[in-house]
Amino acid sequence: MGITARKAKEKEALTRAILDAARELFLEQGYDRTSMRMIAQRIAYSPTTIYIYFKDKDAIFHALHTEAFQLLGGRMAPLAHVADPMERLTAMGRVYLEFAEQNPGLYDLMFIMKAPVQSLEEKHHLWEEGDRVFQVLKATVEEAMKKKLLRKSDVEITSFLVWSTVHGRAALLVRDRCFKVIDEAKHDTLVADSLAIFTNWLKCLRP
Amino acid sequence: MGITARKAKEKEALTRAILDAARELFLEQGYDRTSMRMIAQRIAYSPTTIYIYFKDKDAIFHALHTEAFQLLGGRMAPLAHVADPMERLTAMGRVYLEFAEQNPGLYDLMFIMKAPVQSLEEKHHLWEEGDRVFQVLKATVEEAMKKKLLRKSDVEITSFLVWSTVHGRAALLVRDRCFKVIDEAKHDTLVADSLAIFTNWLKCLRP
DNA sequence: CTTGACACATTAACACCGTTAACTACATTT
DNA sequence: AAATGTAGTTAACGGTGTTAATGTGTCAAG
Repeated sequence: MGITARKAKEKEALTRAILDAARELFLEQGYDRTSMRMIAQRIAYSPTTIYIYFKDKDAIFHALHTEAFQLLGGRMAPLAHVADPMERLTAMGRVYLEFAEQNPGLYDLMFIMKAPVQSLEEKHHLWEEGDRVFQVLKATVEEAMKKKLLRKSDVEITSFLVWSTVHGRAALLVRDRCFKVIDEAKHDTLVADSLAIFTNWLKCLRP
Repeated sequence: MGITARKAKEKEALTRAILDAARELFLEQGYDRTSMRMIAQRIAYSPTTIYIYFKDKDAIFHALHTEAFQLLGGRMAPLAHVADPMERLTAMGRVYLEFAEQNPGLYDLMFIMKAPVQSLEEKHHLWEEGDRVFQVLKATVEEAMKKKLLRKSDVEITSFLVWSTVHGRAALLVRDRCFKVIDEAKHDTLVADSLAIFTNWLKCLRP
């Protein structure tokens, strides 16, 4: 048993090493500009070895995608204890924006990066993870509406608009492309104001 | 003179053909998944011919990028005649969201797609185009603040937040990745509500 | 009219990419 | 000891962006 256990551990370790190397490269260079050979070189294995552990490059992407969503989910979980749904919404916005700021590469990978998704099952699976987070948001919005803390409206659409508001901030901050538009020194102010305006906006949606 | 003129015309025509073919392919398949050989095949020329007209694949991307910004700029221009700055802001939001909805591929190319930008000059030039649109937004916000129609605050940051709000909607709508989260039938409602909530949000920013 | 120069387009090639097939070494089981 | 299975390798295929070398035809000068 000891030997097979050790082997299993080694296998798992290599899987981890591949994922870590791939994540670093994806976040540095982007999905398309990282090659399997680069990943292989970083872990000092032959490129084809990776195919023993992952079906293809896409499978690596999806594994990282899943891990990233679990990380975000973990940050969101404690907020379930916040009793007031409006406070909870605010807190979710804060956690979301903080996550994007602290993990810009991961945020990019989760919500912006385009990876080729061929099979419909994979596609469905990809939504599932984001969907779980979205369900929590929807539930909170619904609760707030029921308690008359939020103007009554279509729950799904309202939730989507809440999400899109924070996503707008996050997406522009995460990509350099758009950051040169404002002074770099204002970065901290911007992040703070972002959240302040978000919470203020939520208040505007009250009945 | 007539001959050289004809030649110049032919040269320009081929440049156009390359750009058109490239745009179609970029929007269909994305930047990385379109090859120079594909573009060449579509215009029935040898792949290397393209290099006579454009330095490399990146140069094509930037040319399209510029054209797209000119298109958006053209849609924005008429709004200069709207006297009330708040009304103008609302109109700009509407035009922006409409542009994104009508030209999702172009929007992607302009604000989301990641193309490798190596030289710093190219990078700077890339900002410049977006910057020009952003300057107009900033001027409008500033005017609104001066006329006490908008709460006094940092102009740049406020402008950025206005932009990020509409970008959030646009970015999520443009990419399928996030659209499965709400019912497809609600699409039209969503677009309408998007704009409504945006204008409503602007009102919240009044003094 | 011929010759040289020039512009445009092409073919051939290089180094890289994702991925597969075939193969080697080694451990385990029979 | 032979057979089976596992983990990793090398070699190869068809594709990529890009460059160098090579036509090919059109013009100006001798």
